[in-house]
Amino acid sequence: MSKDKEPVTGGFDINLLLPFQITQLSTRLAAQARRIIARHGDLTLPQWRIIRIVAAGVASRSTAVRKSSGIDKGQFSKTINVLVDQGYILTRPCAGDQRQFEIVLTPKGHAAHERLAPELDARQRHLMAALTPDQRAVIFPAIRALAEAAETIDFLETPSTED
Amino acid sequence: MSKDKEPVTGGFDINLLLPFQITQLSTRLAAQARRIIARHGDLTLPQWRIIRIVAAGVASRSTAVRKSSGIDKGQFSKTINVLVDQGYILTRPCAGDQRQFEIVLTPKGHAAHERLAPELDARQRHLMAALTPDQRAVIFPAIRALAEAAETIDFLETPSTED
DNA sequence: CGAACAAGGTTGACATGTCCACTTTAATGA
DNA sequence: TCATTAAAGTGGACATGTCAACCTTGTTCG
Repeated sequence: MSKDKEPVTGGFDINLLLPFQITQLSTRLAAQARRIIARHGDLTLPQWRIIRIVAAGVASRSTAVRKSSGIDKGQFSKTINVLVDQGYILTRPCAGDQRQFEIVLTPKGHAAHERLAPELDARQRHLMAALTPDQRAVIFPAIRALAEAAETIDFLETPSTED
Repeated sequence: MSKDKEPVTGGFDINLLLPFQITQLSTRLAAQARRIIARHGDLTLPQWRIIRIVAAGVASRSTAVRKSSGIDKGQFSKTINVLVDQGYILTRPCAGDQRQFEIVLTPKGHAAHERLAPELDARQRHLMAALTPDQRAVIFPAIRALAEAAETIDFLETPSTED
Protein backbone atom coordinates (compact mmCIF):
# COMPACT_ATOMS: atom_id res chain seq x y z
CA MET A 1 0.00 0.00 0.00
CA SER A 2 1.50 3.27 -1.11
CA LYS A 3 -0.93 5.42 0.78
CA ASP A 4 0.06 7.31 3.92
CA LYS A 5 -1.85 6.46 6.99
CA GLU A 6 -4.84 8.57 7.89
CA PRO A 7 -4.69 10.73 11.01
CA VAL A 8 -7.31 8.97 13.12
CA THR A 9 -8.36 5.76 11.49
CA GLY A 10 -5.23 4.72 9.68
CA GLY A 11 -6.48 2.97 6.59
CA PHE A 12 -9.89 1.72 7.52
CA ASP A 13 -12.67 3.25 9.50
CA ILE A 14 -13.64 1.09 12.41
CA ASN A 15 -16.86 3.06 12.63
CA LEU A 16 -17.95 1.45 9.39
CA LEU A 17 -17.56 -2.10 10.63
CA LEU A 18 -21.10 -3.31 10.98
CA PRO A 19 -20.59 -6.36 13.20
CA PHE A 20 -18.48 -4.35 15.60
CA GLN A 21 -21.11 -1.62 15.88
CA ILE A 22 -23.88 -4.16 16.40
CA THR A 23 -21.93 -5.92 19.12
CA GLN A 24 -21.18 -2.67 20.90
CA LEU A 25 -24.81 -1.66 20.73
CA SER A 26 -25.93 -5.01 22.02
CA THR A 27 -23.55 -4.71 24.96
CA ARG A 28 -24.86 -1.27 25.85
CA LEU A 29 -28.48 -2.33 25.58
CA ALA A 30 -27.85 -5.30 27.85
CA ALA A 31 -26.15 -3.06 30.40
CA GLN A 32 -29.08 -0.66 30.31
CA ALA A 33 -31.55 -3.50 30.84
CA ARG A 34 -29.49 -4.86 33.73
CA ARG A 35 -29.51 -1.46 35.38
CA ILE A 36 -33.29 -1.25 35.17
CA ILE A 37 -33.86 -4.80 36.39
CA ALA A 38 -31.38 -4.42 39.24
CA ARG A 39 -33.39 -1.51 40.66
CA HIS A 40 -36.30 -3.81 41.44
CA GLY A 41 -34.81 -7.05 42.61
CA ASP A 42 -32.29 -9.74 41.90
CA LEU A 43 -33.47 -11.07 38.55
CA THR A 44 -30.84 -11.56 35.90
CA LEU A 45 -31.39 -10.69 32.26
CA PRO A 46 -32.03 -14.26 30.98
CA GLN A 47 -34.29 -14.90 33.96
CA TRP A 48 -36.31 -11.82 33.12
CA ARG A 49 -36.65 -12.82 29.48
CA ILE A 50 -38.19 -16.12 30.47
CA ILE A 51 -40.60 -14.53 32.94
CA ARG A 52 -41.65 -11.93 30.41
CA ILE A 53 -42.39 -14.52 27.74
CA VAL A 54 -44.50 -16.61 30.09
CA ALA A 55 -46.28 -13.66 31.66
CA ALA A 56 -47.18 -12.19 28.28
CA GLY A 57 -48.66 -15.49 27.20
CA VAL A 58 -46.30 -15.87 24.29
CA ALA A 59 -45.61 -19.45 25.32
CA SER A 60 -45.70 -21.77 28.31
CA ARG A 61 -44.39 -25.07 26.99
CA SER A 62 -40.68 -25.42 27.62
CA THR A 63 -39.51 -25.74 24.03
CA ALA A 64 -41.61 -22.81 22.84
CA VAL A 65 -40.38 -20.61 25.69
CA ARG A 66 -36.81 -21.62 25.05
CA LYS A 67 -36.96 -20.83 21.36
CA SER A 68 -38.74 -17.54 21.95
CA SER A 69 -36.06 -16.54 24.42
CA GLY A 70 -33.20 -17.41 22.10
CA ILE A 71 -31.32 -19.01 24.96
CA ASP A 72 -29.09 -22.05 24.57
CA LYS A 73 -30.56 -25.40 25.60
CA GLY A 74 -28.13 -25.97 28.43
CA GLN A 75 -28.28 -22.43 29.68
CA PHE A 76 -32.06 -22.54 29.59
CA SER A 77 -32.18 -25.67 31.70
CA LYS A 78 -29.93 -24.15 34.35
CA THR A 79 -31.80 -20.84 34.38
CA ILE A 80 -35.13 -22.61 34.83
CA ASN A 81 -33.78 -24.48 37.84
CA VAL A 82 -32.65 -21.23 39.45
CA LEU A 83 -36.03 -19.61 38.82
CA VAL A 84 -37.77 -22.57 40.46
CA ASP A 85 -35.40 -22.50 43.42
CA GLN A 86 -35.99 -18.79 43.89
CA GLY A 87 -39.74 -19.28 43.71
CA TYR A 88 -40.49 -17.29 40.57
CA ILE A 89 -41.93 -20.16 38.54
CA LEU A 90 -43.30 -23.68 38.83
CA THR A 91 -42.94 -26.50 36.34
CA ARG A 92 -45.40 -29.30 35.74
CA PRO A 93 -45.67 -32.15 33.25
CA CYS A 94 -46.66 -31.15 29.77
CA ALA A 95 -49.87 -32.67 28.46
CA GLY A 96 -49.12 -34.62 25.32
CA ASP A 97 -45.33 -34.60 25.47
CA GLN A 98 -43.51 -36.06 28.41
CA ARG A 99 -40.21 -34.66 27.21
CA GLN A 100 -41.29 -31.10 27.77
CA PHE A 101 -42.82 -29.30 30.76
CA GLU A 102 -45.20 -26.43 31.34
CA ILE A 103 -43.97 -23.23 32.95
CA VAL A 104 -46.27 -21.35 35.31
CA LEU A 105 -45.53 -18.13 37.17
CA THR A 106 -45.91 -18.07 40.93
CA PRO A 107 -47.38 -14.99 42.63
CA LYS A 108 -43.79 -13.86 43.16
CA GLY A 109 -43.15 -14.26 39.46
CA HIS A 110 -46.26 -12.30 38.55
CA ALA A 111 -45.30 -9.56 41.00
CA ALA A 112 -41.87 -9.24 39.45
CA HIS A 113 -43.43 -8.97 36.02
CA GLU A 114 -45.91 -6.32 37.19
CA ARG A 115 -43.08 -4.21 38.58
CA LEU A 116 -40.69 -4.54 35.70
CA ALA A 117 -42.85 -4.71 32.59
CA PRO A 118 -43.90 -1.03 32.68
CA GLU A 119 -40.31 0.12 33.00
CA LEU A 120 -39.04 -2.09 30.23
CA ASP A 121 -41.94 -1.01 28.04
CA ALA A 122 -41.04 2.61 28.73
CA ARG A 123 -37.50 1.81 27.78
CA GLN A 124 -38.62 0.27 24.51
CA ARG A 125 -40.56 3.47 23.72
CA HIS A 126 -37.54 5.53 24.74
CA LEU A 127 -35.38 3.62 22.29
CA MET A 128 -37.86 3.85 19.44
CA ALA A 129 -38.30 7.56 20.10
CA ALA A 130 -34.57 8.02 19.59
CA LEU A 131 -34.98 6.95 15.98
CA THR A 132 -36.24 9.09 13.15
CA PRO A 133 -39.32 7.87 11.27
CA ASP A 134 -37.07 6.83 8.40
CA GLN A 135 -34.91 4.80 10.72
CA ARG A 136 -37.90 3.20 12.41
CA ALA A 137 -39.29 2.22 9.05
CA VAL A 138 -36.28 0.19 7.99
CA ILE A 139 -34.61 -0.97 11.17
CA PHE A 140 -36.48 -4.25 11.61
CA PRO A 141 -36.23 -5.42 8.01
CA ALA A 142 -32.57 -4.47 8.09
CA ILE A 143 -31.99 -6.57 11.20
CA ARG A 144 -33.77 -9.48 9.60
CA ALA A 145 -31.72 -9.18 6.41
CA LEU A 146 -28.48 -9.09 8.37
CA ALA A 147 -29.52 -12.05 10.50
CA GLU A 148 -30.07 -14.08 7.35
CA ALA A 149 -26.79 -12.94 5.85
CA ALA A 150 -25.06 -14.00 9.06
CA GLU A 151 -26.27 -17.59 8.72
CA THR A 152 -23.87 -18.60 5.97
CA ILE A 153 -20.24 -18.24 5.03
CA ASP A 154 -20.81 -19.59 1.55
CA PHE A 155 -19.62 -16.32 0.05
CA LEU A 156 -16.08 -17.39 0.89
CA GLU A 157 -13.95 -19.62 -1.26
CA THR A 158 -13.16 -22.99 0.21
CA PRO A 159 -10.15 -22.69 2.55
CA SER A 160 -6.75 -23.26 0.92
CA THR A 161 -7.13 -26.63 -0.77
CA GLU A 162 -10.39 -28.42 -0.30
CA ASP A 163 -10.04 -30.92 2.48
CA MET B 1 -56.13 -0.16 23.83
CA SER B 2 -59.37 -2.04 23.37
CA LYS B 3 -57.94 -4.50 20.94
CA ASP B 4 -58.09 -8.24 21.56
CA LYS B 5 -54.86 -10.10 21.87
CA GLU B 6 -53.33 -11.50 18.76
CA PRO B 7 -53.47 -15.24 18.08
CA VAL B 8 -49.78 -16.06 18.03
CA THR B 9 -48.09 -13.48 20.17
CA GLY B 10 -50.63 -13.09 22.92
CA GLY B 11 -50.54 -9.38 23.69
CA PHE B 12 -47.17 -8.25 22.49
CA ASP B 13 -45.07 -9.14 19.55
CA ILE B 14 -41.65 -10.29 20.57
CA ASN B 15 -40.50 -9.60 17.05
CA LEU B 16 -40.94 -5.91 17.72
CA LEU B 17 -38.67 -5.86 20.75
CA LEU B 18 -35.66 -3.99 19.56
CA PRO B 19 -33.10 -4.99 22.21
CA PHE B 20 -34.00 -8.64 21.77
CA GLN B 21 -33.56 -8.46 18.01
CA ILE B 22 -30.24 -6.65 18.34
CA THR B 23 -28.95 -9.20 20.81
CA GLN B 24 -29.96 -12.09 18.59
CA LEU B 25 -28.32 -10.48 15.61
CA SER B 26 -25.15 -9.82 17.56
CA THR B 27 -25.02 -13.46 18.62
CA ARG B 28 -25.38 -14.67 15.05
CA LEU B 29 -22.76 -12.28 13.74
CA ALA B 30 -20.31 -13.40 16.40
CA ALA B 31 -20.94 -17.03 15.53
CA GLN B 32 -20.34 -16.28 11.85
CA ALA B 33 -17.09 -14.50 12.64
CA ARG B 34 -15.95 -17.38 14.84
CA ARG B 35 -16.61 -19.84 12.03
CA ILE B 36 -14.49 -17.81 9.62
CA ILE B 37 -11.65 -17.29 12.07
CA ALA B 38 -11.64 -20.94 13.13
CA ARG B 39 -10.95 -22.02 9.55
CA HIS B 40 -7.53 -20.38 9.63
CA GLY B 41 -6.15 -20.97 13.06
CA ASP B 42 -6.84 -20.80 16.74
CA LEU B 43 -7.50 -17.10 17.26
CA THR B 44 -10.51 -16.16 19.31
CA LEU B 45 -12.78 -13.28 18.45
CA PRO B 46 -11.41 -10.76 20.97
CA GLN B 47 -7.88 -11.76 20.03
CA TRP B 48 -8.64 -11.10 16.39
CA ARG B 49 -10.16 -7.69 17.15
CA ILE B 50 -6.96 -6.60 18.85
CA ILE B 51 -4.73 -7.86 16.05
CA ARG B 52 -6.90 -6.19 13.44
CA ILE B 53 -6.77 -2.83 15.20
CA VAL B 54 -3.00 -2.91 15.54
CA ALA B 55 -2.39 -4.26 12.04
CA ALA B 56 -4.57 -1.59 10.47
CA GLY B 57 -2.68 1.13 12.30
CA VAL B 58 -5.75 2.36 14.13
CA ALA B 59 -3.80 2.38 17.38
CA SER B 60 -0.79 0.84 19.07
CA ARG B 61 -0.79 2.30 22.56
CA SER B 62 -2.56 0.02 25.00
CA THR B 63 -5.31 2.37 26.09
CA ALA B 64 -6.16 3.41 22.56
CA VAL B 65 -6.27 -0.20 21.38
CA ARG B 66 -8.40 -1.19 24.33
CA LYS B 67 -10.93 1.57 23.76
CA SER B 68 -11.06 0.91 20.04
CA SER B 69 -11.73 -2.74 20.70
CA GLY B 70 -14.50 -2.08 23.20
CA ILE B 71 -13.15 -4.77 25.48
CA ASP B 72 -13.30 -4.59 29.24
CA LYS B 73 -10.11 -3.55 31.04
CA GLY B 74 -9.62 -6.83 32.84
CA GLN B 75 -10.54 -8.94 29.85
CA PHE B 76 -8.18 -6.90 27.70
CA SER B 77 -5.28 -7.47 30.07
CA LYS B 78 -5.83 -11.22 30.05
CA THR B 79 -6.27 -11.40 26.29
CA ILE B 80 -3.05 -9.47 25.72
CA ASN B 81 -1.16 -11.91 27.91
CA VAL B 82 -2.47 -14.85 25.89
CA LEU B 83 -1.53 -13.15 22.62
CA VAL B 84 1.99 -12.58 23.91
CA ASP B 85 2.28 -16.17 25.13
CA GLN B 86 1.11 -17.46 21.76
CA GLY B 87 3.59 -15.25 19.96
CA TYR B 88 1.18 -13.05 18.03
CA ILE B 89 2.25 -9.74 19.58
CA LEU B 90 5.01 -8.11 21.58
CA THR B 91 4.65 -5.39 24.19
CA ARG B 92 7.20 -2.72 25.03
CA PRO B 93 7.26 0.33 27.28
CA CYS B 94 5.29 3.26 26.02
CA ALA B 95 7.25 6.44 25.42
CA GLY B 96 5.85 9.22 27.57
CA ASP B 97 3.52 7.15 29.75
CA GLN B 98 4.88 4.38 31.89
CA ARG B 99 1.39 3.17 32.75
CA GLN B 100 0.68 2.09 29.22
CA PHE B 101 2.58 -0.10 26.75
CA GLU B 102 3.02 -0.29 23.01
CA ILE B 103 1.65 -3.25 21.08
CA VAL B 104 3.60 -4.58 18.11
CA LEU B 105 2.68 -7.50 15.88
CA THR B 106 5.17 -10.33 15.45
CA PRO B 107 5.61 -11.94 12.02
CA LYS B 108 3.14 -14.57 13.21
CA GLY B 109 0.69 -11.81 14.07
CA HIS B 110 1.11 -10.17 10.67
CA ALA B 111 0.66 -13.51 8.94
CA ALA B 112 -2.58 -14.15 10.77
CA HIS B 113 -3.81 -10.72 9.76
CA GLU B 114 -2.88 -11.26 6.12
CA ARG B 115 -4.81 -14.52 6.04
CA LEU B 116 -7.92 -13.35 7.84
CA ALA B 117 -8.38 -9.73 6.80
CA PRO B 118 -9.49 -10.51 3.22
CA GLU B 119 -12.10 -12.99 4.43
CA LEU B 120 -13.48 -10.69 7.06
CA ASP B 121 -13.54 -7.86 4.54
CA ALA B 122 -15.47 -10.09 2.15
CA ARG B 123 -17.86 -10.87 4.94
CA GLN B 124 -18.39 -7.18 5.63
CA ARG B 125 -19.24 -6.65 1.95
CA HIS B 126 -21.53 -9.68 2.05
CA LEU B 127 -23.42 -8.19 4.97
CA MET B 128 -23.71 -4.75 3.41
CA ALA B 129 -24.88 -6.32 0.16
CA ALA B 130 -27.75 -7.94 2.05
CA LEU B 131 -29.15 -4.49 2.80
CA THR B 132 -31.15 -2.33 0.46
CA PRO B 133 -29.77 1.12 -0.36
CA ASP B 134 -32.37 2.65 1.95
CA GLN B 135 -31.29 0.39 4.78
CA ARG B 136 -27.62 1.08 4.17
CA ALA B 137 -28.29 4.79 4.25
CA VAL B 138 -29.79 4.83 7.74
CA ILE B 139 -28.30 1.83 9.53
CA PHE B 140 -25.24 3.52 11.00
CA PRO B 141 -26.99 6.67 12.22
CA ALA B 142 -29.69 4.44 13.68
CA ILE B 143 -27.13 2.38 15.57
CA ARG B 144 -25.51 5.53 16.88
CA ALA B 145 -28.85 6.95 18.01
CA LEU B 146 -29.73 3.74 19.82
CA ALA B 147 -26.33 3.56 21.46
CA GLU B 148 -26.84 7.03 22.86
CA ALA B 149 -30.35 6.21 23.99
CA ALA B 150 -28.98 3.14 25.76
CA GLU B 151 -26.61 5.21 27.90
CA THR B 152 -29.23 6.57 30.25
CA ILE B 153 -32.24 5.41 32.21
CA ASP B 154 -33.26 8.94 33.09
CA PHE B 155 -36.55 8.46 31.27
CA LEU B 156 -37.72 6.39 34.23
CA GLU B 157 -39.23 7.81 37.39
CA THR B 158 -37.12 7.38 40.49
CA PRO B 159 -37.73 3.91 41.92
CA SER B 160 -40.56 3.67 44.46
CA THR B 161 -39.64 6.22 47.09
CA GLU B 162 -36.38 8.05 46.62
CA ASP B 163 -33.72 6.28 48.61
C1' DC C 1 -44.51 -54.73 16.63
C1' DG C 2 -39.76 -53.16 16.92
C1' DA C 3 -35.64 -50.90 15.34
C1' DA C 4 -33.69 -46.64 13.93
C1' DC C 5 -33.83 -41.93 14.09
C1' DA C 6 -35.21 -37.30 15.78
C1' DA C 7 -36.40 -34.06 19.49
C1' DG C 8 -35.99 -32.46 24.15
C1' DG C 9 -33.60 -31.87 28.51
C1' DT C 10 -29.59 -32.37 31.67
C1' DT C 11 -24.98 -32.03 32.89
C1' DG C 12 -20.16 -30.78 32.72
C1' DA C 13 -16.14 -28.43 30.65
C1' DC C 14 -14.60 -24.44 28.95
C1' DA C 15 -14.69 -19.59 26.88
C1' DT C 16 -16.20 -15.04 27.32
C1' DG C 17 -17.95 -11.06 29.71
C1' DT C 18 -18.76 -8.18 34.01
C1' DC C 19 -17.51 -6.15 38.17
C1' DC C 20 -14.55 -4.70 41.76
C1' DA C 21 -10.52 -4.12 44.72
C1' DC C 22 -5.77 -3.16 44.44
C1' DT C 23 -1.13 -1.20 42.88
C1' DT C 24 1.51 1.89 40.11
C1' DT C 25 2.08 6.03 37.46
C1' DA C 26 0.57 10.67 35.88
C1' DA C 27 -1.60 15.01 36.52
C1' DT C 28 -3.28 18.60 39.52
C1' DG C 29 -3.05 22.09 43.03
C1' DA C 30 -1.92 24.20 47.47
C1' DT D 1 7.78 20.30 46.75
C1' DC D 2 4.31 17.35 48.53
C1' DA D 3 -0.35 15.74 49.00
C1' DT D 4 -4.39 14.56 46.44
C1' DT D 5 -6.88 12.94 42.71
C1' DA D 6 -7.32 10.64 38.28
C1' DA D 7 -5.94 7.17 34.92
C1' DA D 8 -4.10 2.67 33.70
C1' DG D 9 -3.22 -2.26 34.22
C1' DT D 10 -3.68 -6.64 37.01
C1' DG D 11 -6.00 -10.25 39.12
C1' DG D 12 -9.87 -12.60 41.36
C1' DA D 13 -14.80 -13.71 41.88
C1' DC D 14 -18.69 -14.49 39.59
C1' DA D 15 -22.29 -14.47 35.71
C1' DT D 16 -23.27 -15.67 31.14
C1' DG D 17 -22.64 -18.02 26.79
C1' DT D 18 -20.93 -22.05 23.94
C1' DC D 19 -20.30 -26.73 22.97
C1' DA D 20 -20.59 -31.60 23.27
C1' DA D 21 -21.84 -36.06 25.41
C1' DC D 22 -25.54 -38.41 27.31
C1' DC D 23 -30.28 -40.14 28.58
C1' DT D 24 -35.23 -40.13 27.91
C1' DT D 25 -39.27 -39.70 25.09
C1' DG D 26 -41.53 -39.34 20.62
C1' DT D 27 -41.73 -40.40 15.68
C1' DT D 28 -40.96 -42.94 11.46
C1' DC D 29 -40.73 -46.75 8.76
C1' DG D 30 -39.67 -51.53 7.60
